[in-house]
Amino acid sequence: MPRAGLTPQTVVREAAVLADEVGHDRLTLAALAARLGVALPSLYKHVRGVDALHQKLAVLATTEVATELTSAAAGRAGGDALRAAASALREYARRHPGRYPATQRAPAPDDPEHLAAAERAVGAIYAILRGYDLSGDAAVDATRMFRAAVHGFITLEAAGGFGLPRDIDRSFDEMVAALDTAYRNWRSR
Amino acid sequence: MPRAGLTPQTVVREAAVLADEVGHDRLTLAALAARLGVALPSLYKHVRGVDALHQKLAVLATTEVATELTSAAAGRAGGDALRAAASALREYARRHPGRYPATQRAPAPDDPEHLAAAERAVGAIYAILRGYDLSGDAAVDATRMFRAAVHGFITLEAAGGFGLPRDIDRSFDEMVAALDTAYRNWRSR
DNA sequence: CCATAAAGCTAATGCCATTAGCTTTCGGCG
DNA sequence: CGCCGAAAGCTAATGGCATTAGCTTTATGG
Repeated sequence: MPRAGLTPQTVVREAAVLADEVGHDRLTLAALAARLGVALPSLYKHVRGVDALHQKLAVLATTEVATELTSAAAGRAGGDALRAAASALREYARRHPGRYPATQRAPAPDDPEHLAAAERAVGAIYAILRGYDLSGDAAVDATRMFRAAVHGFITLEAAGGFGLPRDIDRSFDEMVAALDTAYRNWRSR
Repeated sequence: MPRAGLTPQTVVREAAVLADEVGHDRLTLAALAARLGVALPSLYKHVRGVDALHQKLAVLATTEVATELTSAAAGRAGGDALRAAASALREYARRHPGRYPATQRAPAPDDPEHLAAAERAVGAIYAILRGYDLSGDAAVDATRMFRAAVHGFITLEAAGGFGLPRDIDRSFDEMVAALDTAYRNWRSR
């Protein structure tokens, strides 16, 4: 019988695909093993367990998000950059409904790769806000607001939390426009 | 042997207490049965299963949140009401870390109690925004933004997603102030 | 008092995660 | 060319949780 030829890399990548298909909470070692054509315990040769798998998925997703944000912001500034970054994040979440929630997991303090990815993602937003002349504590606060608003919107949308018939895309655009307004008036308040 | 004297009510209430203690995702029929001094399958006399338990918990939590929001807004208007509602929500989440996530679950279309509670909660926010002269689509969009921002902030905070040393309470206050700014300038944009 | 509905129990099944220990493949080195 | 060791993969066993079936017992109302 030939070997499956797995590596930690391929396992996590397939886990990401699976998570997108069945949902983040239904990502299970059993399902992953079945999809890889391997017995469940074999996965332990590549991953420490289900929690470690989720952790690795978090690193993967956070890295991807950081890249999306960075390239959305590239060559843009101010409101343009803000809109591009917000849309990039929401589209990533729509395209990868299983990966996106993994992004919420806080990096372990001893995982340099995860820490670096998270910092890249936050840094991309932070950089955009410097275009509004925000820095220091104000930039930190504004970054947190951006993350909260966009992440909250994505989460509520995914959970089906918006009941009314009003178009959700429009609401998102309005929210981002309101963020722009808030950032432009941040100091004078 | 005397009977435990459970009812669906007491079971859900104890589930809420347990969820707050051990976390929403660790709310388990096994743990709940142990805490109630009853064998696990006995719970099925009061609840259809673990999913139904989570659903009932969602109704309970949503009802509580609606009450908190309503009484926070009572007797206040404009920025005062906004700040009070935002704080009430965050404090509820801090006080009830296991119940709060249950609040995210979308009501089943055939559960009038859940639907009513969700509508009460959203209605309280909607009412506050009428104080900013927002109505119609604008009020819907502004309500969604409020929910997204506050919910996102709560979620990120609970997940330990804010790494930097900057004081989180301050960031929250700034965010709510920025929302106030955005709402006051909503039309002129 | 006693009959019955409901409360609670034990037993059994199935799924998932984890650990232990065995077998087999593959790549490098004599 | 063959062998040998590390790593890949397997089976078996254990334990936790959810669920269903079917039994026993407690209240309670007639």
